[in-house]
Amino acid sequence: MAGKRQQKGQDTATRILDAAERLVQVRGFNGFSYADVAAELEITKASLHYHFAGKAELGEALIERYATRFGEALTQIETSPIDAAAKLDAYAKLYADVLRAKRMCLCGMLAAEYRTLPKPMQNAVIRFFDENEAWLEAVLVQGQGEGSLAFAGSASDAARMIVSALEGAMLVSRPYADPARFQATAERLFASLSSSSALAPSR
Amino acid sequence: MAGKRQQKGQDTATRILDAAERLVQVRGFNGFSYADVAAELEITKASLHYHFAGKAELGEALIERYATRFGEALTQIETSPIDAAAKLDAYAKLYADVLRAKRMCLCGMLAAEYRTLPKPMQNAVIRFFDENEAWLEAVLVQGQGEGSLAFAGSASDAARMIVSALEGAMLVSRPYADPARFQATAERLFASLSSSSALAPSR
DNA sequence: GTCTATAGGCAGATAGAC
DNA sequence: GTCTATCTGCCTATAGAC
Repeated sequence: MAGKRQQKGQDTATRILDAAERLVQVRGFNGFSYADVAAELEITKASLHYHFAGKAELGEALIERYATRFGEALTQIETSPIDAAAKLDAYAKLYADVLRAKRMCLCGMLAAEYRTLPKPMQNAVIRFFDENEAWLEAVLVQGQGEGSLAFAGSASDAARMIVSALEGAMLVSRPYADPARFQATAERLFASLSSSSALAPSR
Repeated sequence: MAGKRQQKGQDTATRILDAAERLVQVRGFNGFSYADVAAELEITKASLHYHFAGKAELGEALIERYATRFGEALTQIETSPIDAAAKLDAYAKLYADVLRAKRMCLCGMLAAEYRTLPKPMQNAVIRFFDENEAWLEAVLVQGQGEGSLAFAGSASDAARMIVSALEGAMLVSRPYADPARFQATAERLFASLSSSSALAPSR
């Protein structure tokens, strides 16, 4: 499957994934068709079936790649020589970047359509959120230890709160096509977790 | 259209709206069809077109009714003899009730599918969020005045944060089919706004 | 108001040539 | 790997009888 480089520097399978990913993030899994992807790549629908047996298999591959990339970004943040509060900021920036491309988080979109998805896709969506929460929990524990973060309750609950709030901020901000809307919510969220917020109410 | 009461105590248009509303909240606007509604009501697809010209018109009617009902619930809360903090709890309970029925907020679902919706539906979704935020802003201002709530920044920003966090908590909780997940997030959210949480600092 | 019948199009998918 | 051709089924929607 990974032969010589092509004109656009990507093999067909990758180009399919790129187009389908964008379509799902903008229109949803039930809002796009093989015909949409085929038109964008200027190949036929039949060719798509050579690379991905069906829409369900394409969907699985989409989540898997998305989760892998996201996980790599998290590892990069995790190994950076910055404090936990800065890591949270970097985490929020991952979301902001998606929103700036006028897209919804892939798995946030699929969470909305969850009940219409094939089982393997459902399981993959759950895994994505579990991994995010586990990573955040570790960062929160680190921040509590080093004193850069302060929060009540369990780190696990706080991690879930962060994922929920950021996914929700993306969801609601998108109709307004206003990235600043997301930004304001993210900053307010982290301000309530920053240890410095326990000193002064302003920022 | 509003003739005598029928066996189930509702006219056909209402029964259509009820079935379609549930379908959209569970499967999304692009995840259901006239055939689904017709099957549930045991009438034909053609009959649906007598009551609602097309899917777009049905969708508009769905949001309008949903927003009206939600607005009435907000008015009820607003006129209750309780403090602002309690009003926020009552507001969160509206969301929790939807989630307990294994549904997503209608407009939260439509926000995900926003880019695939006809213009009139898009405008109606925006109006729903605007009305929610305006109501919340008033409650927050009241709470700040009476001392039951404390928060940094503008009441408007805080209101947006609340809507985002609750919508996101619904979105992420639904795949886990775990209402407690939503509850924990809502409680943590309001804890950060309660004046009692301002132990030492904050104004 | 509800029905039967049907139009016209698009969905996901497959067979087989090249 | 990509194509043409085709299948089957579902989609929204309409015409017209009752």
